[in-house]
Amino acid sequence: MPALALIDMNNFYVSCERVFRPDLEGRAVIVLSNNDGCAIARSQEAKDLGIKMGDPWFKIRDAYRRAGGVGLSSNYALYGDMSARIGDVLAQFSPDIETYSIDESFVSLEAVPPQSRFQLAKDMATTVRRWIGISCCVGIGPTKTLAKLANFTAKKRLLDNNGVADLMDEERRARAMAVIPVGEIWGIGRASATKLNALGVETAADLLRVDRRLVRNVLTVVGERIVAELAGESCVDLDLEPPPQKGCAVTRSFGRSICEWTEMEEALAFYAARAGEKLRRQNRAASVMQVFMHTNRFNGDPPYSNAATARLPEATTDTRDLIAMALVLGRRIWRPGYRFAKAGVILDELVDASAVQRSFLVDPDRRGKSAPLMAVIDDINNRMGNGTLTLAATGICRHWKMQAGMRTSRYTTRWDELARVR
DNA sequence: TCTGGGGTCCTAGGACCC
DNA sequence: TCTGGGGTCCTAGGACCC
Repeated sequence: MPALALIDMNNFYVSCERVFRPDLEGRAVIVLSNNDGCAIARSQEAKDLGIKMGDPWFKIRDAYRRAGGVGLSSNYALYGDMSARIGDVLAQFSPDIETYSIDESFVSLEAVPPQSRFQLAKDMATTVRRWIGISCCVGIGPTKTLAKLANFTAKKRLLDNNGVADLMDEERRARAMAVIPVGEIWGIGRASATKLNALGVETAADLLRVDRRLVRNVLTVVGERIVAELAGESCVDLDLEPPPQKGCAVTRSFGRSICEWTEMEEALAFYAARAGEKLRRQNRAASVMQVFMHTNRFNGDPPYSNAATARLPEATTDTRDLIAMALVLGRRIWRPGYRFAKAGVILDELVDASAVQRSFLVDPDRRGKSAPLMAVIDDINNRMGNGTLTLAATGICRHWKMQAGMRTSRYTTRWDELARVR
């Protein structure tokens, strides 16, 4: 029987911050989304104060601070780098790893003798804790869904475990599933949980007992697959090699609303340029672009929301093409008189950049010069820092940019922001 | 004043074809 | 009196994940 471990960092973003800010240990700490919008990571102390995932910062700020809580802007440079380091540690334990998200990895334990799996999982957790400074939980199960469930079991200490839970054994599995709400199962979100509850299905164990055809009726094949996985039948393979991305988006709320086309133009150009950088990093070219913009949905501003999509003459990675198209599409949906809160550039139908289907409409001479030019720009920005060389269309002042006033230093990726020892 | 961003997958329904 | 059937492709929207 196959065996998988799921390693999941505890309160990952907060834990990253605490590695470099030990003064935050023992205190309520939350990390905020872009623009300091809402809480996206919470320390245990913050959870105990009643802070919920997604709570808007401006609503909780005052009371939270009075209670001694700390709010931090998100520092993705730091979290991304810590995540890569954790990946290096895990790679020492097994070659068969799927990096599932910034703070979670699946590790195949198939080659590990059953009696050694638990100890190996413990060793992984202690090593990550000791070398990186971040604690984590490990769940072991025969399928991905059960490994996730085991991880939940470990996090909530539902069985007699401490940070590691092994659910390979069917009897232990049944005991855990009897107390785990359906909504905690991987792939069962709010909508599905509500439907299941209406059918009297409250726990994972309940779901396992439901007739599969009924599950398929209510939750489509997605639900059917989840039940199979819960029963120990593997339906979701380990992805050792991340599959190439199909789309790529740069979307962002503005630091303050945009009312002028000149500013929207700048923002769209900036987003398109960022999208281009992402594409080139993955050696992909985009065939289709969508641009959208909308007003604030919450504050009573007159609502307007629109999107425009077009196919590029030829799949491209060239920032100039992307900006030009973004502005054409943006112009099409721009309406004066509204206060825009957010916009985005979405690229679709990504293809391998070295195998682009060519078009007669594109000047071959320009095409030949595009890749070297972009490579030079990227290289300069990599060496001298992001934003060293930009296209003028992306703006200079960027008054619309997001707020991140409470961001900690990029300790591990910027020489000028290294931690200081006094 | 202030409510995130970036992905994936699935389905239903319309348009179109023969 | 009588108004087909079966297939594909595309898109928008929903649901979910972290």
